[in-house]
Parts: sequence; C-alpha cells; structure tokens
Amino acid sequence: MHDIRAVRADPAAFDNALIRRGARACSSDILSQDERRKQAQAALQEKQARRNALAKEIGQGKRTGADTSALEAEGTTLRDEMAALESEAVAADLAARSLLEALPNTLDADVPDGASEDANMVIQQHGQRPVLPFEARQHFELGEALGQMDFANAAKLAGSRFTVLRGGLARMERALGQYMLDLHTRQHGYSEMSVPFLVNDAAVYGTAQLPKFAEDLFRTTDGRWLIPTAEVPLTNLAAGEVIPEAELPWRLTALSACYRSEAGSAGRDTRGMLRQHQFQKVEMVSITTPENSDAEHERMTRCAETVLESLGLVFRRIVLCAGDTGFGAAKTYDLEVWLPGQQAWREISSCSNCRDFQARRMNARYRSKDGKTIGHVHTLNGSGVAVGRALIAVMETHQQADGSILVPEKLVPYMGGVERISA
RNA sequence: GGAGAGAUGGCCGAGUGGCUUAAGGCGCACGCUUGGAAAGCGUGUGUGCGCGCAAGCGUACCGUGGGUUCGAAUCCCACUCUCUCCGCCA
Repeated sequence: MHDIRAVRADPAAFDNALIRRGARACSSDILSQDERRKQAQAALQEKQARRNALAKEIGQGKRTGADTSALEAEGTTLRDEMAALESEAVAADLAARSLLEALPNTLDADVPDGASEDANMVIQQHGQRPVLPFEARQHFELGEALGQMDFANAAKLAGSRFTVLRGGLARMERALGQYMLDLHTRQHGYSEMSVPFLVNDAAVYGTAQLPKFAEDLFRTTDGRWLIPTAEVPLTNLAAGEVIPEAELPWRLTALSACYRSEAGSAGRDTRGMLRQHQFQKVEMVSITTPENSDAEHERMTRCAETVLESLGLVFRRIVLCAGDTGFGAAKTYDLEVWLPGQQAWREISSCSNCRDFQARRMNARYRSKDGKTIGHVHTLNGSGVAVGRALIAVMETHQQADGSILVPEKLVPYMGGVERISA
C-alpha cells in the first residue's frame, strides 16, 4: 500500500515508478478521488461541529425546561445531510484506497529494468559447477531408485504435486529443517517461532497476497487460508503494533509447511518434487527501522547463503529485474542453486525488502527512541531456505555413481550419524 | 458443542442517553521545592484525518461492524476475542 502523501507530493514520479513496473499510471485518478474525499470530509466535519453544539444546547434546554423543538428539527435535517456527506466521503475514500492497494510496491533505484526473468542480473556465483565422472541423475530418478521417494502413493493419497518420502530421505528432510533453524537461531540471531499454518483474511491482506493473488492460495471451508509461506504469520506479528525502536530489529524464523495452489503453473515442473502443493520451508522475517532495512536485507541474504555454502551446494545470487520483482517487494535477491541432474539453476531462496509497503497495509509502526515520532516499520522476508528444494539440491549435488547420496557433514549429527543414504 | 460473564486510554479502573470529545489512581515527562534524593505541589501526557507556516482549531475513535436518537462508552442487532463451568478431544 502506498502513502497517499507520496502521490500528492510528486504525481509524476509516482507514475514513473508504476510505468517502470509495467503498471498503469494512475496518480490523477487517485488524486481526484482524494480531493473528492477531502471536500466531503470538510463539509461533513462542519456539520458535525454544528450537530455537537446543537446537542449540547438541547441538553441544557431539557434541563431547564426550555422549548427545544426548533433545535431538534434542525438536528433532524443535519442528520440527513451528514448521512449523505458521509457516504460520499466513504465512497471516495474507498475508491482511492482500492486504486492504491492494487498497485505494486515502488522499486528501489538499483533494481535493473526489464520485463521478464531474462533481465535478472547475476551478482555473484558461489562455488563451481561440479564435473561428475558419471552421468548425473535427477532427484526423482535417484529417489525412486532408492525406494524412498514415492509419487504414485502421493497421487493415491492426495493427487499430483505431492510427494511421499520414506526412510533416509524422509529423515533428511527433517534434518534439513532442524539444521537451518539451529543455524539461524544460534549463529544469526533469529528467534525461533511456531506459528499457525491457517490464517485469516487480514493476515493475508497484510502481506499483500490478498486481494490480488487469492487464486494462488488454498482456502478452508470456514474462510481461513493455508499459508503459502511463514512470511504471512511471522510478518503479521507486527500488525497493528507500535514497537519501541529499542526493540528493533525483530528477527524471527520458523519452519512451516507451505501450501500453494500452483494454479498458473500447469505443465511446469510436473516431474519430481520441485513444485509442490505442499512443502516445508524455513522462513526468516525482519522488522526494522527504515534506516536499517538496506543493511538488514544484505545480512538476511547472507544468512540464506550460509545455509547453502555449509551444505556444499553451488549457487548464485541474482537481483530480480523490475518485471520479475514480486508485488510487495521493493528489491529482491533470489538464490539459485545448481542442480547437476537437471543441469539448471533453480530458485531455492528469495529475500525481499518490502520497505513500508506491507507495514502500511497492516499498520505496523514503531516509535522513535526520543518518543517523538511514529512511523511505519520496514519488513523483510527471506527463505532460509526452502527445505524440499534443499533436499533435491543435496541429492543431485552429492549423488554417487552407485545412486547413493553422501550426507553433508553438517547434517550428519541431525541424521543420527548416518553419512550416506543408500537403498 | 452447551451455559454464563466480560472487552473503556501505556496500566488499573469509574461510567445504564445530554453537566464526560471519559472521573479517579498508577506510570511517564517537564517544572517548583531540596545540599542531594524521597515525599509533596503544579503542568502535561493517545491515534487517524481535515484546515493552518506555526501555535493551534475541528472531527472521528471506549473489541469490530451495523442500527435507534436532536444527542450513544451508555440502548438495539450481528460478529470477533477473552475468562469460568460442562461435554468432547491430540
């Protein structure tokens, strides 16, 4: 959600920011609704002031036994006039609001231009693509050969885009989640949280999945939503709060299941467990002051990179271009891991600075140290990292000629000492 | 799921139609007092929106959303959440 004051202050700049996003320039529509609201509100408030004075006068009249019928008649007239003005003000406010809330966040100046993911820029590659002395297999080939990755049974239980894991791979999924949580809580200063996986409308609106992206989500019969990421419950912990600056930054992490309808991705990544309706992810969320969000963004991305480095994975950091940056983000780094079996870079983490965009929607604020000013916080979220995709990457990266998987050193303690997964 | 009670400012708490745009207390801030402190005294102390260079003025907000009324924290309706008891349950 944008600040209407930013539109008033510089409509041309506001429109240019939208055009850069591929959105329609609409500052004049917003401003005319805003003007309409202000006029109605000013007129309404004048009437309200008169009504308050009248009511006081009538009250005094009743006590002294004076005749107040003329005043009461004026009050009745006023009431009807106010009702009309109020609905006018509300309608204009709603119109301005719905225009504003449909607009994507403003991009940071250093986000590269471009319409699609082809224009994303690689910032840095970590590690070299391994050259295996045998033909690398894809994770589902490895997993099915091990008898530990079962898509047929998953389809029987739930349909396509689900996976059943067994034995060592099931355990490695658990190990990965535990390992990442421990890393972020012990080394990176995050607080471990356990949060609801079902949330209400307000929460999903706050992080801006609603109203535009409802079709990407699963909805329960009692009107709740399955979270597509723990970003939703974690970030909304700040909703409606005024946080003392001394408490910031909040650094929160949680392991959660994530549910996505994948409505728009028919036919994409249908084999294997790369794109699922349900997957696990460790999420990091930071709530900061505006001055600190840039540094926090870099820091958070490093926290995610540390996970991949410590698992011996090859990956690169890219900055998403204007057209590929998500609706709520001002700037996003994706981490793409190299999958030797698939011979492709695949997203495994996405770290975004949303600045005050989500904070405005959920009214998350902070009070400055001197107590004098109140402002919206900046919110950031990042995967640290997607557990299912980390499992895939570990399998494809550390596969052996015989189809077994070497367990990365850091995971061995979480695997009860098991160093290799074999059939 | 059944029965009952409740939701008021940073906190406690009064308030069943006008003298409450919320008493009183606590906390906090500033000042006076003091050798210094405590106590005491005084003043101030929310958020949004509109107008204004500003000081300030107006207006809305007593869980949320509607309604009745000249006038609603107070009356009516719906919903949400909390607590107590009962039932069920990992």
